[in-house]
Amino acid sequence: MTPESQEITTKERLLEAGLGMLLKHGYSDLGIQALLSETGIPKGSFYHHFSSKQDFALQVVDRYMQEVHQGLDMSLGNHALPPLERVRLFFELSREKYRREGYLGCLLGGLGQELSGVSETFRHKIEGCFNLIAERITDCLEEAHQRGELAADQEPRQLADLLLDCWEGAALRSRLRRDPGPLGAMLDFYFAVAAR
Amino acid sequence: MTPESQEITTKERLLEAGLGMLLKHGYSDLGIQALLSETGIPKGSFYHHFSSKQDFALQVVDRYMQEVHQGLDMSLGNHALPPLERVRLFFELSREKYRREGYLGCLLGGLGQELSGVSETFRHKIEGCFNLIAERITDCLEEAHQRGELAADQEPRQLADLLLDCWEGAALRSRLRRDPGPLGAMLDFYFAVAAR
DNA sequence: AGTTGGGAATAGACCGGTCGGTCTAGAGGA
DNA sequence: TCCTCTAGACCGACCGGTCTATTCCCAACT
Repeated sequence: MTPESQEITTKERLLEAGLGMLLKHGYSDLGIQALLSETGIPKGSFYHHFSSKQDFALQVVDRYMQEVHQGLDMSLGNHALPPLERVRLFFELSREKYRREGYLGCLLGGLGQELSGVSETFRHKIEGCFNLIAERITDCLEEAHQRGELAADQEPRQLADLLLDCWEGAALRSRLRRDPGPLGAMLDFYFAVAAR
Repeated sequence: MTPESQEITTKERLLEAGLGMLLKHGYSDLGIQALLSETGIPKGSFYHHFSSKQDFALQVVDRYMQEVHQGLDMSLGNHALPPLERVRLFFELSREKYRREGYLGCLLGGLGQELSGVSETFRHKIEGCFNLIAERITDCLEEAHQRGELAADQEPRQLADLLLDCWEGAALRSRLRRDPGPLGAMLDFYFAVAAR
């Protein structure tokens, strides 16, 4: 396989399909066999590339985080916008992504809820992901604070965590209702308060 | 079994144990066998009282909702307090309950995330539960609005949904971190804004 | 250039264990 | 007697994971 080849590798196809299936089914309800039937990939290939179902799911989370970081780069990195609007843009992008996927919510929230009672590995993994996202948002809120564009008197880090937590809650409700309403309502409320 | 008997019935014991185990393990990871081992109840009894695992879980949710309604009665029904404080009291009670259970979050949020992609039955069931809770909170916010104690200009129903959604998000984060921080931060933020 | 050696990847039959659920038998009380 | 409930052996299906065989591709060697 030459590096410049456009061919999609077996491993990538598995991660790609796994992303969608984990988002819909969650971890326990996703069978390896179902994944293989959907992709037409034999079991030998799966266990060649991944040591176990858990290893696979953890790598799917990594892949999901790549997408998240791309979204963060696109929004928070847009220095033409004031910092608070950059933060909001990130969540607007996420909402648009949820729409494309049929309002199934956020993979981190889904796996976090399902597995954090049962697997310390996943609990720490997911919490680590949330931490990374919150850190990047914090940086942006920090900038807003320095420019005097932040109304609230709380620490940027706490405001970032709060925003992320509430977003996940709205994403759950959006998943239950299969509509974007809760996401928009949450964003409107938060930014109306946060903006000076 | 006489009605006035204080004896705990087999069915009640199953529902009670199921509540705790579903909260920790979720639906798919909870095995009937594990439930029976924990309670010492034979399988025949289980399937005498419940037609299936799904039927069982749905009844566990009903039982959970009984507790929620008790909490709502205790807090929202306390007319010595102004309505907004009654609403806050409900969530303070919930936070205390979560603490007792080891910060495993909310059963509705957990099952909602896990199953709403896979089972329309559960999706509608859980969304129905959230609706009921939101309605009761709405009534209380309505009263606050009429007394001019509500700062926000939004509809009480939307404020109630927002509060509930954000709470569920904070509960997920609390489950991941095994601490109450996110719950308190979310309440402080919301009520600082909502109160006039 | 042609041959070949060997690791990477594919292929799927197969495995023990566990799953939710059924069935028959018996215990207990009214 | 009769019905509710307990009791647990048993069932087929499916689970995640293993194993061996085969194919593929490219590098190394003559």
